[in-house]
Amino acid sequence: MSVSGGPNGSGPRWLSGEQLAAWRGFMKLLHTLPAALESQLQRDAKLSFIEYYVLAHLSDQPGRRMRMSELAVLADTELSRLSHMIGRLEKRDLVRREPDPRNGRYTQAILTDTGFAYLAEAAPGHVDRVLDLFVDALTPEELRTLNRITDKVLARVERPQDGGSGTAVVR
Amino acid sequence: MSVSGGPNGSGPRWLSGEQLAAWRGFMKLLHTLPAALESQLQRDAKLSFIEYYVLAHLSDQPGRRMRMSELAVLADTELSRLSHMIGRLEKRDLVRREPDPRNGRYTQAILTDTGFAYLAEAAPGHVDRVLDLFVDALTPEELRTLNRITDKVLARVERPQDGGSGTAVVR
DNA sequence: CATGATGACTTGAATGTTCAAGTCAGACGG
DNA sequence: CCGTCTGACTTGAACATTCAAGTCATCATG
Repeated sequence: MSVSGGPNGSGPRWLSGEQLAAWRGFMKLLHTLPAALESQLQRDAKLSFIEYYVLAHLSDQPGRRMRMSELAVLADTELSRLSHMIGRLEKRDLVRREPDPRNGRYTQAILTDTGFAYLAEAAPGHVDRVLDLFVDALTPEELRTLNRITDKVLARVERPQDGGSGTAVVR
Repeated sequence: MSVSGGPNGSGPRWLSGEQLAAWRGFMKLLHTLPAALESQLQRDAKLSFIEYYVLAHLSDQPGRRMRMSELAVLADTELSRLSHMIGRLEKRDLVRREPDPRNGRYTQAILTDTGFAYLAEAAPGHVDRVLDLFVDALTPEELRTLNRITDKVLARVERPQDGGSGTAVVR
C-alpha cells in the first residue's frame, strides 16, 4: 500500500511479503468461503448461514429448545439480531417461543416439528458442501495444523486485555 | 448435530470429530477476527473493514484512482454495494467520482487528499492490530502452511463448476 | 446517421443488521 | 408489601446490503 511506506516516511511496522500474502489470502477466504456456503443454503433451503446454525444448534438440544441468550452465545451473535431472526423464523413456522416455566425472565426458542423436518432436508446438502470445499480439500495433517492455528489466533482475539498494543502511540 | 445422524437413519457423510472441531473453530475465527479488526477501525477511524480496504487499494494506484468495476473485483464486492459505499465516502470527502475521460461509460473513484491523509492516519493502528492478532500469533512456518491451506480451499471454492465425483486428484 | 444492443454503472425498494430505548419478571432492601 | 434495581429480552429507528430496474455512453449494423 502506498500508505504504508509512503507519507509517514519511516512508518511503523508493516507486513513482509510472505506475511502480506498470507493475510491477503486469508482475508479473501474469509469472504468467499462463507459466500459459497450461503449461496448453496440460500438456493436449496432459503436459509442464511447463521439461520442454519441456529436451527442446527436447537436440533442438538434436549427438547430442541434453548434460552435465547445461550443460543446467542453459541451462534456468536448479539441478542437483538437473534431476536429479529427468531421472529422471522417464527413467521415461517420453523421455530416458536415460550417463556421459560422455571423463570419468566428467560425466553426459550423451540424448534418446531416443521423446523426439524426442514433442517433434516437441508442438512445433507450443506454438509456435502462443507466436506467438498473444506474438509476434502485438506489432508488430515493440514486439518490438524489449521485447528492449532485457529486456536492460537482465537486466543489472541479473545484475550481479555484490550489495549492499543502497548506503548505505541496511535494519535 | 442431532439432525446429522438422527432422522435420516443411515444418512449421508458427516464430519468426524477432528474434522468437526477444525470446522467449528474455523467458523468461529471467520466471524471473530474480522469483528475484532472492525471494532478497532470503527473506534479509531469510523471505517468498516471493507471501506478501509477500498481506500487502501485506491491509495495504492497511480493517480490514486481506479475504475469502479476494477475496484469491485479487488474489494471482492458487488458493484451495487460499492456504488452505495462510494456514495457514503463521497459525503465524507474521502473519495470523489469522475467519468473516465477516455471512455464515458466508466467511472473512476478517486481518493481525495483528505481521504489520503485520513487513511494515513488510520493505517498504523489497523496494521498493528493485524500484526498483533494474526501475524505475531503464528510462527513463520505456520504462516506458510496457512497460506498453502488457504490456496487449496480457495481453489476449490473458485473451481469453475463440476459436481462430477470422479476426480479425487487435487493437483 | 438512426436504431437497437451492450456494458457499466446508479438508483429505489425490500430486506437484514445495529444501536438505543423500552418492557417485564424476579431479586433485594427496608 | 413496596419501591428500586438488575438482567433478559423486545422493539423501532437508523443504517447497510441486496435485488431488480433504470439510465446513459458507446458500439455495431443497415
